[in-house]
Amino acid sequence: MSSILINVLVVVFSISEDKLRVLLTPSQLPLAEHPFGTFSRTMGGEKEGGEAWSLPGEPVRADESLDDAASHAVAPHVDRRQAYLEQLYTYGGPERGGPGGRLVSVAYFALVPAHALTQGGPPEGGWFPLHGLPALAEDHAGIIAYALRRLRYKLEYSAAGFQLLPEEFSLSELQHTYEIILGEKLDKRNFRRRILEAGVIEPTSRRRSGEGRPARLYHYRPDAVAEIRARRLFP
Amino acid sequence: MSSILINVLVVVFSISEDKLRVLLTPSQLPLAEHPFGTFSRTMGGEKEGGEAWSLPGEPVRADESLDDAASHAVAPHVDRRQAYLEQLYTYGGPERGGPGGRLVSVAYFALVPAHALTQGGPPEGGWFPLHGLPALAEDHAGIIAYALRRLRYKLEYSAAGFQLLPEEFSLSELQHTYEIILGEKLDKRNFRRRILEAGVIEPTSRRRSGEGRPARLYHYRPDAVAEIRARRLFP
DNA sequence: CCAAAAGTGTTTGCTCTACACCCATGG
DNA sequence: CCATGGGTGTAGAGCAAACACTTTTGG
Repeated sequence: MSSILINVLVVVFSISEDKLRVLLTPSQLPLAEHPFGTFSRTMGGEKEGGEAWSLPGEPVRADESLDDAASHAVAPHVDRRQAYLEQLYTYGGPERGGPGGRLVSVAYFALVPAHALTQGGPPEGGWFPLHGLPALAEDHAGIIAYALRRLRYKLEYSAAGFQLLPEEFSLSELQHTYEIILGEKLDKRNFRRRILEAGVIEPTSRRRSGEGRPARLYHYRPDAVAEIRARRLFP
Repeated sequence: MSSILINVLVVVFSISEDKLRVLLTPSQLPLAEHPFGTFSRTMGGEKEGGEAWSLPGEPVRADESLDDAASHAVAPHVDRRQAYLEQLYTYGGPERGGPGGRLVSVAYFALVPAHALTQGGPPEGGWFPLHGLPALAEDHAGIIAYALRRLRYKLEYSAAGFQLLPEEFSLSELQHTYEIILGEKLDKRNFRRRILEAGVIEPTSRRRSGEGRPARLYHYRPDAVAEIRARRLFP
């Protein structure tokens, strides 16, 4: 009976140049570090036999929690403020992994504000726009698609978008973030009313000057209740 | 570096005697079967040093998927029709497990109709009402609480309740199921209108006679879209 | 014919949506 | 004073909630 290996994979979202992007690493790199050797080899899916890209990941060490492992997997790419992390799904089909053993991957998604990225991006790997991903290893394309669905869904009933912005932000910036992720224009007045009624952000006394009238800055209320109640099918 | 073991745990819900119930097994039993020996020993939480109960679970074998492992874990307790299974969350704190090694548990929840249970319940273990659970091993109480939250939430935006009923059922029976799980009375006319508008169940030509006027029977439409759209925070 | 459960519409209030103009600052 | 983005309210439509009586069968 061969053993089963566990790693975490993280779909790290960030916004730059008005595009929602995902962090990818070349398939070989993070795997070489693994104590069991290369266990997540590319298995078809790439267009021309070339290099496939992978989601950043990390084997789970015996003394760390899954959440910690996910944090560590993104740590090299994120600066001061901690990324928002949420467990997504665990992929464990018997076909996953390679000769080194079967692999179960606990997938997370992360939201990191652009300013918190290490300058110029990670040493290896890069930020790819969601529409324009390279060939991906194994089932990673499906994992990204699922993460995007969850992210969009999350935005519809919560105010999670601010996790992609600096600590203080204007409502226009927040709306812009939502529009990029949801891929549609939103009404300014309705957006403002609803996001404020949700009560998860509150105004600061600061304003930001730039072009035009200065914008009031807002920040997250850590004491807020996180989620707006979804439409109930029954009363 | 010690290895990490993986199992699945399943929160199996069923309704009997007008109560929502969860299947539990005595802590020792299923663990003895594990190739690595007892790795999920009771760790505090039980009231009087007595036996703690556990969620049914099963180690993940090298050749089966996580979903299959979850199916197998409930298979001894369920009859013909397959239980509805959904992956819930993966618990992987470093404190989990025991001397045999660290344990990562992929939790599922299952809905099984009362008629599909093996008569008289499983040979060992039992169906406990949610309000009246015995002392539970490890973090299992928290897992059950989370499963219940997910189940209630699911009912609010889907018609998942029929998974706890026989293949054909009346709308009154379905409403009764919802009331038991949500813990509140529902309006009969609104319930019927909404559940039918959702389009996931449809009438059959059969009726069931009993006390009073016979009820039209309904069944699930397997081709239906599964989920009603949640209230969008933004247009 | 009586008891028991099934079945059926309408009105009211609220929430969502669409929509256009004035404000404050920097250059 | 002009260009730029920030900020604000309301009317109409669609959806959800509350509510009571008639119908069908078995005993």
